[in-house]
Amino acid sequence: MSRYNAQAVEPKWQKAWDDAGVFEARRNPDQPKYYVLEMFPYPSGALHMGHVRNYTMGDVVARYKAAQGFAVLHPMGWDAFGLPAENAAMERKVHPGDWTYQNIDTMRGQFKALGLSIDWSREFATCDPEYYGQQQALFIDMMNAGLVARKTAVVNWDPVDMTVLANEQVENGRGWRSGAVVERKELTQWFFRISDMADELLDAIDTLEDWPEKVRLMQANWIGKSRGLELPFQLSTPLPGHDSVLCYTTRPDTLRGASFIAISPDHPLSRALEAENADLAAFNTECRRTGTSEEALEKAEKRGFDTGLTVKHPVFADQTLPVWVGNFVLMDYGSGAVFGCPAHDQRDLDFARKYDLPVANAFHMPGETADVGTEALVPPKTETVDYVDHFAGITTTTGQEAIDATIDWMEAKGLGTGQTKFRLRDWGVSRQRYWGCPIPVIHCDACGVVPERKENLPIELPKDVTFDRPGNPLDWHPTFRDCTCPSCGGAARRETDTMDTFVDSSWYYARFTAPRATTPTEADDVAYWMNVDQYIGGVEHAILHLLYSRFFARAMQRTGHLPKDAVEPFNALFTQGMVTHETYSTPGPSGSRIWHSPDQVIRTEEGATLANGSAVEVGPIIKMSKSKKNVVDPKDIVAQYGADTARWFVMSDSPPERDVEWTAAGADAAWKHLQRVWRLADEVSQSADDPSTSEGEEALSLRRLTHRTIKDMTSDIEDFAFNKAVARLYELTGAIAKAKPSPARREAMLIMARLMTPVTPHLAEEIWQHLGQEGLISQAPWPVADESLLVVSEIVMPVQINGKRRAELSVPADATKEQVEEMALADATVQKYLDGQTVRKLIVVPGRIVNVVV
RNA sequence: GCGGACGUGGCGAAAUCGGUAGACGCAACGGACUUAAAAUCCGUUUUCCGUAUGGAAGUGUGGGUUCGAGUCCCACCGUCCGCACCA
Repeated sequence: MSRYNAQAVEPKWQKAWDDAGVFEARRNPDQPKYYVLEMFPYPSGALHMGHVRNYTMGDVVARYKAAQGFAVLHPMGWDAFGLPAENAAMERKVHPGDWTYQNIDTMRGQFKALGLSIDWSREFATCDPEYYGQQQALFIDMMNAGLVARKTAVVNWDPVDMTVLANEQVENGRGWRSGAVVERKELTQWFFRISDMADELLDAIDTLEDWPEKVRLMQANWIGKSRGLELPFQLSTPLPGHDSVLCYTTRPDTLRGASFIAISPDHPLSRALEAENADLAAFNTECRRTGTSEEALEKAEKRGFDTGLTVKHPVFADQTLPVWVGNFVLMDYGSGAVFGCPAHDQRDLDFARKYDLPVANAFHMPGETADVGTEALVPPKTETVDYVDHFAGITTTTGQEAIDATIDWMEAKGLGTGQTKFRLRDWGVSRQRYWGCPIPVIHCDACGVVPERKENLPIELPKDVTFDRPGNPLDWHPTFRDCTCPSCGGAARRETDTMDTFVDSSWYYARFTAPRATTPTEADDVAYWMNVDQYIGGVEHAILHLLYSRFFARAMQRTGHLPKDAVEPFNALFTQGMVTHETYSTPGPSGSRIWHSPDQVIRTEEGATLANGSAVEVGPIIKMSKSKKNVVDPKDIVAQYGADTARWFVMSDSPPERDVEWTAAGADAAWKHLQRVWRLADEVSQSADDPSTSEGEEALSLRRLTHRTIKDMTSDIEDFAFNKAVARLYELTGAIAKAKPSPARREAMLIMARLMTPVTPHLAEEIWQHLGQEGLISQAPWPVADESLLVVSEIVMPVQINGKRRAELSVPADATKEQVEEMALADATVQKYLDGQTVRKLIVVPGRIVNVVV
């Protein structure tokens, strides 16, 4: 008997599938379609185990649905624009395009070695002019449909490198390359008007029934619809152009406790005062050094600057409040100004204590009167509280009712207006970088900003660029930058900003339905294939990528590129966990750690050492990352064990939504199991099955298990419970191993091969052929369980006495409640425990449990 | 800081509706085969007490609801993800 040789077998079947065109998606109106898509990868240079897991999940679904008779679309492409290519260009003097396409070639090879059922004829990269040219056409259509805006936005500016930095390029307020202190800078930028669709995107979350609840919640919170009050506070002494400060609050019921006004450093009033007040100017400059990310702003120590101005309380005319500039007030949200109510907001309270501002409760918990000390009183809005001297006469009610009543009262008095606001901001898409999709507009002195003509698309990135001077090479590339105005024909300048790479990934799913079309999409193809039936990817994309994709589908629908019913592009979403690994390190110079990759480390029960015997500290199990070197290269695993082993491992044990830890022992175990299956298949192929053995009880119980496995595994795959599906295959393998040669055993083996096909397709093909079956198992239908083998006549029920399990009871499956009660009380063990005590209550849950309460 | 999740044996986990906690796998231990090893096969394996029949405890911690809680409720602890220019 030969050992199963994955290295020889796998390429053979991959070629057979290619030759037969098994995975080419074909439109067939007589067949139901199924579109399964995994989030496409960034071509970083090598596949990692996270990819293997993600794409194997998709492959299991794709192969399973194909076996169920669906016309399956399962494409692959590359999210190919982005910063790493420019970093590589700077560090290694390679062109971003060359670097990217080389990486794609490497990774495509790794993908193919995994035996995924992908229709490679549809492959594209977002940096192909064929793709991004269509994206430019979409941009122009969106401009014409009023979905694009131009306005200012704040960016991280590195004054040494003279370039805009991404948030991740800012480390402790300094540029990662130059080390210069980062400044905030305002630039005029392009935006998609996603906030106009905020309400629609929020409401439609309810229709996303097959999305994880947590993702829907995160999206809803991100959009952040709130009803509040916008109210002006009159300045005690008006300034030219400023006679009041407009504040927005979601808690107008706390207006009594207002003790100060805080405005953003970028608020027009703050900017006006800056000119006269050098100290304020210095404070504001300092504030602008904080990063632009919300996280950085929120985490920064809360600081303020007293402007010396005061405003009148809108209700209590005798009260005045000081106006402060606060580094924690966002200019982007609401009106850039808030009133501080320290008693009912922890941040305001910290601020008030720090600057010695008054603290007054607007309400207390029922029955209490003590004012707040160091902890703000912030009960849920649904809770009933006692209001203190509320101006609208509110006494005891819930926060929500008080908010509504206050808004009504303020509106009636003309003191403010109820406003619905969203946290969601417009989507800024301008990037001052080379390696992205050029924005297809032209700046003309005579005509202003005009879109490029579609017949001139694609606006291609020029190849002849270098990265030896800081900034965007497009800015000083004469033949790219200088152009003629499509409107008047005069000399003009091309926009040199490129698009956010999130734009590229916001419509690729639609492009896969007709990747070579000369328009962004093709009507018949999108009508047939859209929507994506199952989308699979990392939970880190739960908000931005998915929200932008939902926006884009709507935008494409409005501009005629998607059918009416395709506004929600992903019918079902699955978010998978990460692949993790232990970390290994030794002490480095000055307290730092030197990280070691798993293949340099010898791991034992007690600990770990390097090859030279020096001790290695075993660190926490974290997401595989290059910086910590805790990566296992799928290439090595495939070379050592074969693709099926890697696929089997990542699908077994851990539930797919949870993180999985890669261990060498686990990989080895997976390989051993597949070898065992092959040995059993070989045994079956050599045996002459005696038909008379099929009559016996042993054969019948194997058949029962086989058909039970079909049924359970089918529902496990439908539920994305791949780890449970794998466990059932282990169980069936064990049963086949124990069985004697019989037609039942042969049936079990053939059915198991079919059930294994989605996970280990190469091994399944080899077994199929070895057992003399015709055709490819990849094209064989999914097995159907024989229902008559699934019925059970007798079940075992546990019997509890006062909630503790004391006995087991074997009862006919169709026994009535009364019969079970009778049998339970008659049971000898039960009698022993009852010991003559009175039965107070008898609970029988049919098919489940009996509980006797004494 | 804000938003979202997760926590069960030595390890990865299972437990579909509130109904036998630990299926299945890894590791470990014992045995068979072998001159030996590897490979393979069989068995044991939540913890504690007990020779055993058996008993007690047990799902991050502390409370609560229930005949019955890993599952529901409240509080706390720990870990992870996102925060708009990383993808």
